[in-house]
Amino acid sequence: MATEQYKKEDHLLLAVDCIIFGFDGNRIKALLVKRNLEPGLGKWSLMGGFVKKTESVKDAATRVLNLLTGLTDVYMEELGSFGEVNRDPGGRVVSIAWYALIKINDYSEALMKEHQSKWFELDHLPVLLFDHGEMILQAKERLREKVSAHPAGFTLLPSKFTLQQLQGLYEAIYEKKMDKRNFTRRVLELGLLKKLEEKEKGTSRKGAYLYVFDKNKYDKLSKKGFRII
Amino acid sequence: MATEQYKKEDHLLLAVDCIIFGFDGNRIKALLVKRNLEPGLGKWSLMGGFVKKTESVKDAATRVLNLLTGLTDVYMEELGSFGEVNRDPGGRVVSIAWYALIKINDYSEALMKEHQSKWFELDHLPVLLFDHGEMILQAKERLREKVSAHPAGFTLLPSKFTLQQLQGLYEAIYEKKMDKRNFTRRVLELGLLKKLEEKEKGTSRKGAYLYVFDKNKYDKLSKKGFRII
DNA sequence: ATTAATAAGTGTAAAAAATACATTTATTAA
DNA sequence: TTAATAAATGTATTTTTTACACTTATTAAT
Repeated sequence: MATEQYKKEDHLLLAVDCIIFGFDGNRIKALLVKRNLEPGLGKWSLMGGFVKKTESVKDAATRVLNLLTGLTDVYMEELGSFGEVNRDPGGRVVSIAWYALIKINDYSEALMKEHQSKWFELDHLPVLLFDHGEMILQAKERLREKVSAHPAGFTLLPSKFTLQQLQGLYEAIYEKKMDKRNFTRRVLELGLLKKLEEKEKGTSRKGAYLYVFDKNKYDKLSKKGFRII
Repeated sequence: MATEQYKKEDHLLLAVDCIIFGFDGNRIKALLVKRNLEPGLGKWSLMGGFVKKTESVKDAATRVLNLLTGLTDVYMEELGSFGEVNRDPGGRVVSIAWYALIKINDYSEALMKEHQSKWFELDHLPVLLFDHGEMILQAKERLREKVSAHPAGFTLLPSKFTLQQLQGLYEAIYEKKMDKRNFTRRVLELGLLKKLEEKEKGTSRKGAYLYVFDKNKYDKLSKKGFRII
């Protein structure tokens, strides 16, 4: 099947690793699993897997994410390759890291038991397998860049959310407090949100209006580019 | 050598492809070569090669770039992976694309003859091998994002350059005319440039002062981040 | 020596965007 | 009816960005 000239070239293992981010209303968290094979059996690690010959790299990442979370249609982007020769003591494995943004409640307690997985705050990460710590650091940085100009962050929130939840998310990602009036004005002026009649009554007597993200308006806006933060 | 569990996994070919950008004083160009193996023998393509077991992915990209240009210490960054199953009819090859920024005069006529290579303007690209056209498009977009906040673009210019050459570079990357006064003010206010006594006399009787990029000042600035354009 | 030609170099006013900041409002539990 | 609590809202100030045109230095031609 392969061209003659290709046969003499080195073949190696290609893996994907998924940095899965969630938002608990207060902090950004990453979902980690206890590794179930050697080397590094039992260590906390990112969810990963090998790319098969019959699937694209993206499909492999999607498959690995689905295997852990059961989720499909998840926001996911490539972070980049990690290709040091000795990064994996088990063999020559190049890994392509992907980051995914999921709604934290979509990942149930049951799944956490089943996979020996756990959400960790980004500044309380355990010792991690191989170069997975570096992957998470880079993904965190990439997430910041991403949400500054793209509405990716919305996928970390429930589909209906209050303005204060949205602000809380940006504050968590940028690790700094923002001014409520300025934030509200800016985000509403973008015209990406649709205000609902409905109110969220969990956190106050008055209740805060719920909003949804309006993908239509985003698609129009995104052509000429814009800045969220 | 490899762990037992890894052995049953699919092994595949991993390649690197280099998008090499240059600036001729007027337009951004990409350096392409005539492919010297099947499949696609004789087609215009990016310079590429397979990642060996004994080298990191980054080292492979560096090696491939050096093989074509003879250059070392070149500004190079990973663009991302291209991993569709059938992207290369010769076999299952995942490619990691890198973009490099070089001074166009560092690449001699002699090398162009030797490698059957040629500089192409980005809007006059020939038909390209596999997904290399898409790689170049993505790299062009990435270059824009990059130079808006990082001084990477300077590596496309000679080490001494005039303000109008620098402006010309940004105009080429963004494909739009900019105001000379505003551009000059902004770029000088950043404090990244050192003005020399020397003048460039090629393009005017008066002559334009030459500047050099001051890496020291950049390193200080880069911690808190800044915006060039 | 004077003039003509050419690109280099420079400043200011207006508009837009970002920031700093505090009070009123709606609701419910006591 | 009152107290408590978070939600909602506007304005003045500062900073940044944009728009815009004339003077200067130099040399080649006369």
